[in-house]
Amino acid sequence: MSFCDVIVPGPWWNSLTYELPANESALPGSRISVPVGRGRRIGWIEGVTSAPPADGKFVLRKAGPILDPAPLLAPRMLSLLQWGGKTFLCGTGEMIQTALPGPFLSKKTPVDLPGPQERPAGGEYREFPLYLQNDGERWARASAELEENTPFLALFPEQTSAEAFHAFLPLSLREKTLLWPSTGGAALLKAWRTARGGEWTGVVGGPGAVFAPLPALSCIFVDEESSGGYRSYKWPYLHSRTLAGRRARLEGALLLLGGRIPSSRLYLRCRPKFQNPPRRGMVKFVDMKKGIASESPGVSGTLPLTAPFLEETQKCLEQGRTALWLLDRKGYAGEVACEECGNPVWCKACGSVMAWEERKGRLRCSSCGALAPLPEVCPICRGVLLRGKRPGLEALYTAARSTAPSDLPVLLKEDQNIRGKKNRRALKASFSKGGIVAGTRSVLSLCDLLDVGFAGWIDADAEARRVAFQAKFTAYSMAWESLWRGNGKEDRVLVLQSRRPGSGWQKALLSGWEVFWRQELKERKELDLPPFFFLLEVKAPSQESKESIMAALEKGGLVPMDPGDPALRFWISVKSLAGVAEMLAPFYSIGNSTAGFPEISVWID
DNA sequence: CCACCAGAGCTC
DNA sequence: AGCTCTGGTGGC
Repeated sequence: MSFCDVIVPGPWWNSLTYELPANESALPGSRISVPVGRGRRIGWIEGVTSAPPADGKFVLRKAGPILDPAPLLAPRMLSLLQWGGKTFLCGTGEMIQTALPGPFLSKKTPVDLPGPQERPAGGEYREFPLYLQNDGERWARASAELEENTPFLALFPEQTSAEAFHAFLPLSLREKTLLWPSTGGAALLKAWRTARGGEWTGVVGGPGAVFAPLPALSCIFVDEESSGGYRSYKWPYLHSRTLAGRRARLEGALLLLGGRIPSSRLYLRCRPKFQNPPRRGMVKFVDMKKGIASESPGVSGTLPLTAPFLEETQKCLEQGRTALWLLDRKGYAGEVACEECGNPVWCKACGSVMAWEERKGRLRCSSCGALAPLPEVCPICRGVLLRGKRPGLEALYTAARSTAPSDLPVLLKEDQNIRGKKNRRALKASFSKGGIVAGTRSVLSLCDLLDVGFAGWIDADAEARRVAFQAKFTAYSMAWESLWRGNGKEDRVLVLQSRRPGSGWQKALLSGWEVFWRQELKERKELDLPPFFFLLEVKAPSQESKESIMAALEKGGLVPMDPGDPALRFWISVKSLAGVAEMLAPFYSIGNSTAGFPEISVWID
């Protein structure tokens, strides 16, 4: 008699063991119908054993039947998902749910795909850093490597960059390369089938394409490797860049890690060297307190637009190029901010900026809706709070309009990207003689489309003000991106307005990211932060659960940090994930379902 | 008298 | 997380 371990998709970590009917020959990666509780579910065979489980705490039931003629999950893909389940502390079941097309999880109809498709792993794992701030140069190098090493997988943090890279490939290669769909549904199903059928030489796509079932891989290219876009924004919190790295190891493939700037982990590991510091005059720091009060009708308060900021904008417009005015909405939409440190008031529940409701005389969180009274003093520095002094993007529009000659366009973009080919073409046409685009960081993607001669950050501190440990890196990499992203002319001027111009992380903009990382890594090492430690953010399902998890971790010798503020959350930094996974495992058994499962976010770098 | 529903309970 | 069983409700 034989038995099989079956992964039943869900938030628990353990697989379930069943007796295998005599007539079924089970292969790992096959879908199988299994009884769970009162009903039946679709499970995935993880392994087959001949010895029954020893402890006998449960009564074995009979599995079957197997749903498809051949396993849907190839062995190396299964190991990737198992590894992901351990690394991101979400379990293999959650990994399967994110990696595979929906219909495979919910529909029992047999999927008729040919048998073992996975070719033997190619060669030996190698990794190669490709850090060039000139996008065109970097892509040319990457595409040459991909052409030599097929089949390949090329990953990008956003779908638009993936599309652009796909279009960038030489025609002969592009025709054999699949652009992985960002949507689910029929498109994904078709992409999945054809990719697994070996119909493509390569796949190009956004973060989700890391799960493209190519039968073998010779090369994986991860562009903008340090981008936060590789991290999923909702549970389970995966990181596609990290998964891609693991996949390259499992496949014995060449791993190309590229971008304008490396992540902390990669910098620590490879110390990549390619970079040219900006030429003199490309970066200018300006004190925003010297801003000209550009009064906007109907808005109280002022926008701090300094003379150098406006002068550089004018120069750029005179050259017939486009100027980007960047500001972090979080620093401006929040209408209560501290005069001394510049911090807006943060929501205690979710960490977003609170907005002032004048008529009700209270604060409301812009993202979760929580209400709070106005604090007497700034909760961060105890300075004087100011109310309603921060005009938003609308005031910026008025200022931009009065700066640009009336025949040039001014565009105010809020968070959404410019989507669709038609819209992009129209935008490109209307900015053919230059103009001003004002908006949040999302407008940086316009560097790929327009000839951007000037990028100005109205409040460069806004990003670095966040409490998150990555705040400085985010601020630095965004400024770095606004300096280099796009046409490759390398003659853009960057102006950073801030309260302490040219200090701290800003200084490293003059020399490059090596200087930034040297300083930043020193600080992170002292604080046991990534990339030296893994930082876990745990969200418990209830107060009781939070207390017992924290107790279990303390018993294991770890020191959870509980800021108390977002009520059910706490943090913990660990040297290894294996140890903490063992301590947490009891909270993730299927029997714990009524208590609920904690959701963990793992910060690797 | 039974269709329809929200809520409880269970999971190798 | 699903899945099914339960028991209350209400329509005719």
